[in-house]
Amino acid sequence: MDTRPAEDSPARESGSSDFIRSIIDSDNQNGTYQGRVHTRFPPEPNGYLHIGHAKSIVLNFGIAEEYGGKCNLRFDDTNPEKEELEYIESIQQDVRWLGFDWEDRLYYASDYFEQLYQFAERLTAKGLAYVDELSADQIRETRGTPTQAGTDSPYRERPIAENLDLLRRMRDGEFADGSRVLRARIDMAAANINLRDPIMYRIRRVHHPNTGDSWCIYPTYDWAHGQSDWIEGITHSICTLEFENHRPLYDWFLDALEATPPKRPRQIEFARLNLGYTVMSKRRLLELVREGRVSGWDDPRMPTICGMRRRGYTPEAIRSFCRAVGVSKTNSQIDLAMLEFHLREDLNKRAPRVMAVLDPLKVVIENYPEAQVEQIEAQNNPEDPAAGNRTLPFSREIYIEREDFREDPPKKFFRLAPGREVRLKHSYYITCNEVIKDPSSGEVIELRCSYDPQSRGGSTPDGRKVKGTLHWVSAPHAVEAEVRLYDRLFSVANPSDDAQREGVDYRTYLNPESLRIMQSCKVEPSLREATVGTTFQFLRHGYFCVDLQDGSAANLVFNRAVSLRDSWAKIERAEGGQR
RNA sequence: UGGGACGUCGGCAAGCGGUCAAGCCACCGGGUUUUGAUCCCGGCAUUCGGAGGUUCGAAUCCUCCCGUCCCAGCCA
Repeated sequence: MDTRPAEDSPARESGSSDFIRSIIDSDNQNGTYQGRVHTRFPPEPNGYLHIGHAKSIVLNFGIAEEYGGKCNLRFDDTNPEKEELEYIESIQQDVRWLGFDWEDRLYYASDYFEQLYQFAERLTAKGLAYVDELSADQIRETRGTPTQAGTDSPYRERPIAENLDLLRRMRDGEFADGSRVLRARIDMAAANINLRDPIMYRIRRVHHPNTGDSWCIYPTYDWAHGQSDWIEGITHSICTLEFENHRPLYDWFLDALEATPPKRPRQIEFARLNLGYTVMSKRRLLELVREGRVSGWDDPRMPTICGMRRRGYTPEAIRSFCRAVGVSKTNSQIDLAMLEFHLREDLNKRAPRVMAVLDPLKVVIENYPEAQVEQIEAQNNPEDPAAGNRTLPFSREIYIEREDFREDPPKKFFRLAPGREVRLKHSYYITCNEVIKDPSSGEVIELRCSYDPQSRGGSTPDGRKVKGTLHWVSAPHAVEAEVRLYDRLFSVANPSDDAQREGVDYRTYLNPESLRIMQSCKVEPSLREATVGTTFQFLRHGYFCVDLQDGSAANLVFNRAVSLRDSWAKIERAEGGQR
């Protein structure tokens, strides 16, 4: 057995530690599970995975990895009314994409229906379960309230033989849906409502994605979950805080079945991940999809794994975010800035740099030869010399970003303005000589500039400094693209809470500016070859991903995953207040 | 008002009776820079929900109080 002190355990070596890993360390020291660590990720296939699930996935698979254990993927498919094949498939795809491997351990709670049923007969035979004929309403009424005890069902004292007979007939389909249930016989006066004779089986003639029509009774979560953990040899059954109240029941079933260590799972609860300016409940996410408030589960504004993937998030960024967030029992809400930080951190070292002008303003370089085109060498990624170089065409007419020019520049603005000189990234210094406006609207439509032929490459022999460096795209070579700029889906941090407090619907807080589409953007020609799903850094803008759905060579579409940090925006905001 | 849990910096989160209360994000400086990006350097809780108490010594132990979350699905 491993007798190394906790400080040497894999968890400690990797620097991460939390109360769950502490429990595992102490179990390992005590030999509770003979050093075994076996976790599971148990999604219900009734929706798509979101960033909250990612936290659980990273936790469960991560712990297994660190301790040299295993982690199963198990679909908690006990309620066929809401579960679908589509979800079973998408969940596997997302877990895999996140970088985790359940190897040959893909399980379904429904794999255990027969065994669960045998267990149920066992409890019934021990007088620990009974068949109740009260209606759903009657059961609710007799359950009592948090402050007052429930009352026993008139069927509670039925003889064991009769219960067994009735249970078998329930399984055989002799009774109508909802007419009977199997209940654990615990204590109708328990302070913990979950212990007031909880339901183990209900009759539902519903087609199950996995077991088809072979069952008409289905186990409830409480009855199925712990026993499934036990069957799989799970050691640490990690779930979220709302199941804390269920732990006594989880343990009660295991006790009733006489499960003992080293094969007896232990439930541990942690706080689920909450993010601001979005919703995370499957019900609400489903609503947004069904009502067309978003384009689908993979809309880049959604907190779903597939949405984030389409937006340009990487598995690495999501994983490091989940690790950075930590694990505790404190209900908390993580700052979106934290998520964005981890994406930028990852993409900064990997995304090729490229020039894209989102809101083009034409610049004519008057002293540049009419028909000349130069091929300029440009580094693909200053953070990664191995990324190599590419060439960019430069010509007399180029586009620059409209916001990089100000006719009347504010303080601290060091981009282009009349009479000012700036550097064009990788190429020449240009000076603005003339501003051409639309005579009717007064809008600036073109800039006439001159360049310094000595400044090729971005510096001059006289060593003079220019304060601004702009990105640009050669006009005749530019490729047109559509760029989608995303903002938070909701305009308030806690849409659901606010809605409840204000007595309105959470959809009221949907952010009308969560998607801004920029048409006719001008991007450098190398992007013509961009493949779907690739993420680039648009210099001075942010990270953009070629859209999975709508992008094609003929119709380039980019999604903004996240912007670059923008200290000029901060300065401008601060200065603006004083002007 | 029953039961279960949680309250440490703007947001997370270490800390488990003993010099100074980790770290990350955010924020605020300053430096480098052909991205106002990146990178680097520095700042950022005399105080741990509050009040008492135990102790030579408490965020850590005890008592009371306050606040927040979860539970009355034949959902998970």
